[in-house]
Amino acid sequence: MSDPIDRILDAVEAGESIIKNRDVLRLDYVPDKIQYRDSEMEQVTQSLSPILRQSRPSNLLLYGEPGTGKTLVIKKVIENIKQRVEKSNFPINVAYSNSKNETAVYGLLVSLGRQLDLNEKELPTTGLAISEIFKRILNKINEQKLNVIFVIDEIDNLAEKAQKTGNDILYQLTRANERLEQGSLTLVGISNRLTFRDLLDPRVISSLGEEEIIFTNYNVEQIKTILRERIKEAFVENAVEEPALDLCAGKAAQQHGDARRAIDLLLKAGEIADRRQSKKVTDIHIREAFDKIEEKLVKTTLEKYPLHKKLVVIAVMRASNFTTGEIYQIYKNLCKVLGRDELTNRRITQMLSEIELFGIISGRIVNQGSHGSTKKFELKVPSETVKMAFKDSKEDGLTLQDII
DNA sequence: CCTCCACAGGAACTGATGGCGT
DNA sequence: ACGCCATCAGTTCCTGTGGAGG
Repeated sequence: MSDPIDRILDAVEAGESIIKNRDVLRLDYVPDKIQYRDSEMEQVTQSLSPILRQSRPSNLLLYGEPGTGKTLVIKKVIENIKQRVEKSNFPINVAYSNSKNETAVYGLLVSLGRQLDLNEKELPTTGLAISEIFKRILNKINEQKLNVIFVIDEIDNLAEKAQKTGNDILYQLTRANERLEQGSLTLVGISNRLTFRDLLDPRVISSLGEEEIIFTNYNVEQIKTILRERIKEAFVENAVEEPALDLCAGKAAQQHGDARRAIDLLLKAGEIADRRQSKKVTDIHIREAFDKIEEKLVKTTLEKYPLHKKLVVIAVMRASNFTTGEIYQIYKNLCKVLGRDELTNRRITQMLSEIELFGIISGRIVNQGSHGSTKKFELKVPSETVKMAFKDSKEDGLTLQDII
């Protein structure tokens, strides 16, 4: 057994951890009071409260950038409502789903349905028409007289997918109540983008946007307050130094005031401090944690890429600041070396922009006059990270070891 | 001023996959 | 057994674009 592991185990055993309550720093933790969101809490409660009288609440649309407490507020309000309702014993069902976690409209509906206790048989993960899935969900609501709240996070994502496939699922959802004889369905949409309305059918906007609530970004001071609150619960006293707090809040403010990230960063930094057997979390730990999170994210993303996408990354790594055409040539060579069929230019262009979107490479459009206009790409992460990620990758028996 | 290059990137299509209902 | 329906990676075809060189 290696030394550091021993040390960690010893430290934990001796109760030396400076983190006394880890759960408080988890992403799904709902605090008793959500800082700076009193009026939002009130508005959401107001919109959803009709359900207490067993009538249908307004559909709801929440806007705000990531980490502004949208999900927390919804969860909290629903928690409150559920507590009220418990005694009166009529059922409220809440199903939460994040559009980004589902690759397609189908999956999202199934995930919502599952939370209404529809099992594998009643709601198979594939094979049915979307309208059929929808019908089954409505039947369930109708038969059991459920009062259902669907919370759809990142609903802009869903709207995009639906639009691409010409599906009117959002319209169906907002109008579902007209098809229900008993029970009710309320839709709560959460979107990160204000511009999301443009994607929607006007009929959907009118019913989904019955109530709209906008969550403003937190500023550095507010994030600090939020962090302090959590620190009080999560850490032993005086465990987090002031400069560390400043840096943590600062990093989050760079991400448009994303409190969620700040909290996660704090947790990781705390773990690092623990591992170092430090009694305090310092700004050095924060910085280290920040780099770790970034690197891990990049690495897992790269590992999950399919073979050809990996090859494209390798091509960019080999040819920094080269044009699309040149990268394509290198990519084709790589394919030849590995004995694989190459994909078309168009597909590679597509992949390049997908990889760029994630920030692993960056491209800028350059005009070379009579030599045309193209895009030049460069790697934005250390090439070591890429090599580490691809070192052990196996694509049906093929290793990338030799070409990196 | 016009041309023309080397792509960017949208849109529509294809073919494989996979599991359903009948 | 068969058709249906949705998804997904990839292809085909396309129009658009900015400026160096004529």
